[in-house]
Amino acid sequence: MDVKTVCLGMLTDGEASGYDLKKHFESSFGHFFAAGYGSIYPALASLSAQGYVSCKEIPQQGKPDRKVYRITEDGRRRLLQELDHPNPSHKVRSEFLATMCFAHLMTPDQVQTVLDSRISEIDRYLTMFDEFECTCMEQTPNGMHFTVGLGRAVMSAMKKYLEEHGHILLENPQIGNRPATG
Amino acid sequence: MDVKTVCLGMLTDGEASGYDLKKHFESSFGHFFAAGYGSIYPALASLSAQGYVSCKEIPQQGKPDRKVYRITEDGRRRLLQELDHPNPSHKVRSEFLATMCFAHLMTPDQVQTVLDSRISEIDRYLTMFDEFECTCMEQTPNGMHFTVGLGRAVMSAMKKYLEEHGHILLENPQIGNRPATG
DNA sequence: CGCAACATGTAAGCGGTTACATGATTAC
DNA sequence: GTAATCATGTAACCGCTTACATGTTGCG
Repeated sequence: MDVKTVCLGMLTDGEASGYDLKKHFESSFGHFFAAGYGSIYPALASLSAQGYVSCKEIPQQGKPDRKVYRITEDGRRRLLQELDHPNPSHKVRSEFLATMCFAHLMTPDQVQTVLDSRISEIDRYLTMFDEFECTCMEQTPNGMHFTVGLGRAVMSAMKKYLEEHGHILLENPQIGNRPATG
Repeated sequence: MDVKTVCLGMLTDGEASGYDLKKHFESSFGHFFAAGYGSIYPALASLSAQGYVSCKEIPQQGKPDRKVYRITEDGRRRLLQELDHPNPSHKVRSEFLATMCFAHLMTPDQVQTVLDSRISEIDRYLTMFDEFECTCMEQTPNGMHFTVGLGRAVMSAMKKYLEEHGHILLENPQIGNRPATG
């Protein structure tokens, strides 16, 4: 599943422009599927060329024409096919954790800074999740509540772990800045 | 931070071959930083060309020469530089969650299958974490215990959430296979 | 006066994945 | 017999990121 498929899925909720979808990617999808304009616009162009979405151009003053996309019946069928995989992946790529593996080569200050900045990012996400639950509509699909809830559960667990166990990274003497002796 | 840097970091624990590092990537690093031979071997070649690691070739019968890499003082300095970033990223890319966002377009059977397979993958990781704590040595850096512990905390929270809230994805009637009516 | 929001796109580049290529040994 | 383990590598490909390009409206 790629950005194209996710765009197609988002369009089952109603028509939208690339700009609209980007906001969606930032808010509700941000914690598990990032995408920038550089992927979204080409994705929509490709979906359109394949007949999975139709496009309505709305003229505007001073801005480029707003292009509003709507999913077609073909697109709906295609999406259903894409959703029919029993083992969808869930991948993490964490420079943060990779860095923490080598905490014993860093100064306590460096480690503490990294830990603190991770916790603030988690807090930003947690705030976003609360805002989502406040502003979302009654017809918001269960799946969205589910993914936001899961995001909250996972982020809270991570924050708790960082607060309770972060200190083990600061306990032992650092060896990184001393010449090798063995 | 890329595969090259992580390889460099792994080599601070002692010399190793590309094949050895791959096993490391699969076990302790598997849950947050995946890498295959196609990234590891070119990474080691590049590190070697830049003088960050030295290489000792050990002849073998029937197999290619075993190439054992050791980090140099230059490499150690380089690693320390790479570790000196205050905001290392932590990115998730989840086809699983993307799929669950559209659970209302799928049949309950499809959703249940996806949920079950995710839980078994979590169980595989949890088993791996237990094995790590059993087999690891006394001199294993704190950072490794920390990342495995965090992995366990996060995976457990995810599993619990899936078990307690998965049902909300099965509650409402599916609409995906009916023609659009609005 | 400057910044954020609105609005769409292109193109180069990079890093990682996947498939291919080779082949002995050992355990089931 | 056949699968797994040991052992290294190349090359094509793919998709995403980043930087670039353009321009108005409205708010503080």
